[in-house]
Amino acid sequence: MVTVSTSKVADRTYHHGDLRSALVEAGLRHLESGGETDISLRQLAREVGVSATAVYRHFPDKKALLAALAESGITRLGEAQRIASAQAGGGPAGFAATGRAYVRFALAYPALFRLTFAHGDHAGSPTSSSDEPSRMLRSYSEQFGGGDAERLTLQAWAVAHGLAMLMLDGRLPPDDAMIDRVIDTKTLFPAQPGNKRDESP
Amino acid sequence: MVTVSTSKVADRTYHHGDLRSALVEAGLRHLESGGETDISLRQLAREVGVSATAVYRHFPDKKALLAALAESGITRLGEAQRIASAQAGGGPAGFAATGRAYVRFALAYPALFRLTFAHGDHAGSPTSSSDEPSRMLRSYSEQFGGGDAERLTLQAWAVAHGLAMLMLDGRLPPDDAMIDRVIDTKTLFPAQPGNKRDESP
DNA sequence: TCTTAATGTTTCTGCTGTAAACATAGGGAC
DNA sequence: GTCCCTATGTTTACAGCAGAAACATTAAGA
Repeated sequence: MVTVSTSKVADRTYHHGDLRSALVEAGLRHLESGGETDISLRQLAREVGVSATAVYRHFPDKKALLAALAESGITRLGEAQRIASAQAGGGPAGFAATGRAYVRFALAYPALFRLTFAHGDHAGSPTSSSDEPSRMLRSYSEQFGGGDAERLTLQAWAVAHGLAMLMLDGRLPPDDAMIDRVIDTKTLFPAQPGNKRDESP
Repeated sequence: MVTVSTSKVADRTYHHGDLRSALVEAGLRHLESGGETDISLRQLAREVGVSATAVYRHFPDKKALLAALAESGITRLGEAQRIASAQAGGGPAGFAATGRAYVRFALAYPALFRLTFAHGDHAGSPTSSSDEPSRMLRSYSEQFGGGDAERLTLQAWAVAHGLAMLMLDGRLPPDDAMIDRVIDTKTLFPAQPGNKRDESP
C-alpha cells in the first residue's frame, strides 16, 4: 500500500510548487481588500500555508516582495487609465480621464497605491520610464503641451498625485465630484486651440 | 550624611520633570536629522534616559506621540511659508512662493513632512482648518481665484503636495529648478488681470 | 503627618524580520 | 536503477518592537 499521490492539486506536499506567485497573489489580495498598508511576511506565509522563512527562498528580504507587489500595482493602474482614456474618446478629455482614473484608483486601492509609490525601484522621471502610466502621460503631454510638454507632464502628474495623496491621508474628503472639478481640462491646460478658458459666450 | 540634592538640573531624579516635552523634542530631533520615517518609542525613551513604558504616562499610544510631532511639523511649515511669502513681497509672487516653500520644506525635512501628513488628527478641507498653511492658502486663493477660489485652493495645494511627494518618493529628482518651473504663477493661475498667459507682446 | 494622585520602573506577552542549520524531494549523470 | 546535487522547504533562535499589568517613588494638599 503505497501512498503515492496522483492528485496534483492542494496536496500539501513538502514543496509548494509555485510559492513565489502564491505569495504575490496573497499580498495583492491583502492590499486590495483593505486600507491597511502594513503587510507581514509571516502572515502572508501563514495564509499560503508555508513556514515564515520559506519566503526568503524567493525574495532576499521584505523590500523585494513589496517591490514585486508594487510592480503589479503599476500594471493595474495603467490598465485603469487606458480604459478611462478610451472611454473618453482620447483627446484632451482622454487626458483628463487618465488623471481622474489615477485618483480613483488610489481611492479604490489605497494600500496598493501607497505601496506602488513608496517601493518602486524605478529611478528617473516619466521622461525615461517605460511603464504604461508614464507612457500615456508623456504622450498626452506632448500632444497638448504646446511647446512646453515637460512642464505639463510634471504639473498634470503632480496635481493628480497630490489630490490622491491628500484624499488618502484624510486631508481632503474622497469626493468624486471634487476629483472632476480639480482635474479639469479647461483650467489645467488651457493652451489648446478650442480649449481656451477665456472664451466668452 | 544625607544625599539631599539641591541642584535642580540634570539630577537623574526618579521623576523626569518634563518628560512629555523631552520626548517631543527628541522625536523632532530624530525626524529632522534624517530621512528615516520610523520612530521607535523605546529608542526615544532611551535617548531621554527613561524606561520604555514611561512614555505611556504622557501618550495613550504611539499614534498620539506622532500626532504631537505632526503638530509641530505644521507649525514649522507655516513659518517657512510665511517667511517665503514675505520675501516675495506678497501678491501672486507671494502665493507661488508659499508653494515652493512647501515643496522645499518637504525636501529639507522628509520624515517630518511625511509624518505631518500621515498623522494629522484634523478632519476637513483647508476651508475649515485654522493652521497657518491652510489659512495662507485660503487667503491667497480668494485673492486670485477669480470667482472660483475653492478650485484654485485645491489645485494649488495638490500641485505642491504632489510634487513634494513625488520627489520624496524618488519619482522625480529633487531638483530646485524644477520646483520653480512647476510652481509657476503664470501657468498655474493665469486668470488674474496682468497675469494672463496669452498676452502677446 | 498622612494620604493620594502623578509619574516612573519591572516584568511580561505576543508580534515582527531575518539568520543559520537541517530536511526533503525531484532530476540528471552514471 | 542508484547516487548525488540543487532547489526549496522547515525548525530553531535572536533581537527589536508596542503595549498591558503590577509595583515603586515622589510631590502636594488635607
